Amino acid sequence: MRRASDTAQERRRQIFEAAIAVISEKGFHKATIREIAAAAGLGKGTIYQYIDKKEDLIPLIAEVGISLMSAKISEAASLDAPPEEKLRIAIESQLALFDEHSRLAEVMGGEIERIKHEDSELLTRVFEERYLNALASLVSEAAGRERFSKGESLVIAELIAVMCLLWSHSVLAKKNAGGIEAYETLLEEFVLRGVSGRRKEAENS
Amino acid sequence: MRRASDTAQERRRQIFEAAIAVISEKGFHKATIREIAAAAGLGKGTIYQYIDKKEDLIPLIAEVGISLMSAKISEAASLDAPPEEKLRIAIESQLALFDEHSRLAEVMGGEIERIKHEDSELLTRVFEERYLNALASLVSEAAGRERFSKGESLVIAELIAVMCLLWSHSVLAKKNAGGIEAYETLLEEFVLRGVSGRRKEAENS
Amino acid sequence: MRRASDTAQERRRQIFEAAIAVISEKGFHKATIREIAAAAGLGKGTIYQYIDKKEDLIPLIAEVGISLMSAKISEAASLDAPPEEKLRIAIESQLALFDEHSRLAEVMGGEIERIKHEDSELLTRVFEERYLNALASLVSEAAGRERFSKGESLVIAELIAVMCLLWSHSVLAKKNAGGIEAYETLLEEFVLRGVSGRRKEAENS
Amino acid sequence: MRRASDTAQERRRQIFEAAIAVISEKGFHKATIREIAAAAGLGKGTIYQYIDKKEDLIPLIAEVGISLMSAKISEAASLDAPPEEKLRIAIESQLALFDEHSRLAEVMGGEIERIKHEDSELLTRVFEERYLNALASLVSEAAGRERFSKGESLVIAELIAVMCLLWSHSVLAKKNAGGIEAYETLLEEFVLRGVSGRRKEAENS
DNA sequence: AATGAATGAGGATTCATTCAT
DNA sequence: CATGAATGAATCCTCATTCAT
Repeated sequence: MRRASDTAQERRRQIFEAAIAVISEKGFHKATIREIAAAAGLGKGTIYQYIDKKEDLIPLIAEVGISLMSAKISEAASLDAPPEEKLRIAIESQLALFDEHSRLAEVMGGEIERIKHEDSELLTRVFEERYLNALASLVSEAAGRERFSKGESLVIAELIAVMCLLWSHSVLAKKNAGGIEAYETLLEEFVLRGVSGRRKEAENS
Repeated sequence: MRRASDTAQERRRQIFEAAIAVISEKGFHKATIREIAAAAGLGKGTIYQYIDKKEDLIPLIAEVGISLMSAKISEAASLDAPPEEKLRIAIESQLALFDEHSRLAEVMGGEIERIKHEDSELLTRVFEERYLNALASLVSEAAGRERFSKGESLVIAELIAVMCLLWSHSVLAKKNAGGIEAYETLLEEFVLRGVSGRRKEAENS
Repeated sequence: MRRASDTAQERRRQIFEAAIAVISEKGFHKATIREIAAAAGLGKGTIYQYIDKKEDLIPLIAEVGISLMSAKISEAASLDAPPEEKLRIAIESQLALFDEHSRLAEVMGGEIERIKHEDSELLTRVFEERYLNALASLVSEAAGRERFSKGESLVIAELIAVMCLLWSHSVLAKKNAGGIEAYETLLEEFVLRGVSGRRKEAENS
Repeated sequence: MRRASDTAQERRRQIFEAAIAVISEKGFHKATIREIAAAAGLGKGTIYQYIDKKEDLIPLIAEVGISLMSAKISEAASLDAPPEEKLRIAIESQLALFDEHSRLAEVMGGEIERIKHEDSELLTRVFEERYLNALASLVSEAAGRERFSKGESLVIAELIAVMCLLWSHSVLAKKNAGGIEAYETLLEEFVLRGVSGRRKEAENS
């Protein structure tokens, strides 16, 4: 026998999954509530027991997305391995995540920043606090403590995220890279060199 | 007295500018034809003398966008400078372009891939042929001819494009980088190291 | 321990009170069953143990309203006083009733006639039989038996009712009269003169 | 050849007429935009070229209604006749108006005060300034200048309006009065006695 | 008896697109 | 060519009502 909260949680999960499925397919605006409801196995009106407005789906998705993404980073960070290896694993796990939940990735990289909603700023902050910060730490460690300022690490973390997300978006990346493993290798090398290589000034000396 | 074609060209330019202005502000779906027409100083119906459907604005914008972007790359490629310097300048000019036409950048990076239209595949091909190829050549040269396969160069070119576009999208990038010059420096170093740095295996030897 | 009928009666009263409270505030259509249920301290579904359709609230309210209104008239009629005084007191008590149950008044004067329901005709008949007739008798007596036909008395009774109800409806009446006592005095004089004054023909003689 | 403004005016009139027809029949909330549009011989969307929200129909109707009603009062006021006769004619013409435009009357007396909209207060003020004031003057004159204060006249004017409107609302009034002429006679006598009859105090002397 | 989750009919509103002027 | 009034398909959202617990 389930408690009510179980059922409610269950419903939220259904809606979340249906939402990313439909939205990733057609984009936020072309995805209709009716479709999302149907995809969740629910009646049109039932959705509105769990959200107030269609827009509310965005934070719902974003929160779960950020959670999944941060979890992978934290996992990598907690490994007992050299910094560069941790960063490599972090990238690997992000790509794997986006490959597995490719639809989530599309929505995260696509609509979320673009749909204005009340929680836009909150989500940006959460994204920075829960995800970027963790990834920036890995970057910082891999680079050697002194190399990047805090801000720089955060920017690089965001660059890494964007490059990982590209895999889900881009037809061309898929075509030109020739497979996710190849893409992964390329990306890891690119990032690790970019992060840990000696500074240009140093090279010139 | 203007020839008809002048006027028509004029109109197209007006519409293009109005379209990116309004679409970057509100997103493709929330931007109404009425608003775009008004922004172009035209009546609502007049737009339809130049496009058949609202969707047609996407290729219209994309073509101009790709032109502007490729032009900068070609310019950089034609310079008489060392390969790494050319690549650096290419990145610099992309960023400058996106900073100047930030609205165009938002539309290019945002809606264009997401709005399905008849010309989607055509645009993808044009993007690769006219833009990515040119940038990939610069990457290839800067890396040393043997390092990357053609596909790898193309992927890296796309990564670079995405990282340049991030500047227009991201509130966090703007906040954390501390200004476009700083972002530019960071990005250039990151890319140049990623591209031209010695391979890891080599480093270990 | 209460008997079931006590509880049922209790529930009906709760619903009645909640209904007039909410309906007078927002109008019949904007008043939702959920709100009325909440105001009655009941769950949304529970209401439907006592009514079949939202519309059924109208006769429920109307019956209670007519009862309250008629009771006051009967009270006045049973007084041992001159006819004109009885009529004056009837008016006074109607106004007092509407002032006390201003929400009931608003609903009675407002929605009840406008919402079509199965019992519309029944209610009209009940209103005439239980309320208008009693008030018409007072009018008749106050006017002198011969002056008005039965129909005329009924019409005048309805006019009186409408004038009493105006107090609850009208912002302007409240503003211009300057208080319920003043309104009462004005109304009583107006009605008594209208009812008992000599006929125009008589005046001209 | 019509000017554009002619057509727009025409459309407004069509919409106004359709709106009172449908709204008087089914009430504001049950009247759908589709029905009103159809009744106006227009497509559903066309209505929204002339109003912003369904609610806007209320002030549209109210303004026309108040105009029609005030016009009749002004007409009566401008006659060369004794004050009591002017008031009698005013009542007569109101009743005739409401009988002719019975649907307008139903809407004026029914929905207008009840539907809250942005212009509620404005309309109340306009109603007082353009209609009640004029009618109150007639009342004042008929009563003899000294009898009623300004506020009292206004209240009586409102009572008169309500009594005239009753004719359109009430099944019972129609049934019991036996025809509009009879209702008119009854109402006129009632009002004139109420207004011009000697005060009670005077009677007692 | 009481409840509230589930439902879908129903309605307001928007907006791309057409077309007569 | 330019225009904007007219249109109705499309969609979000509300809410009365049902029903399993």
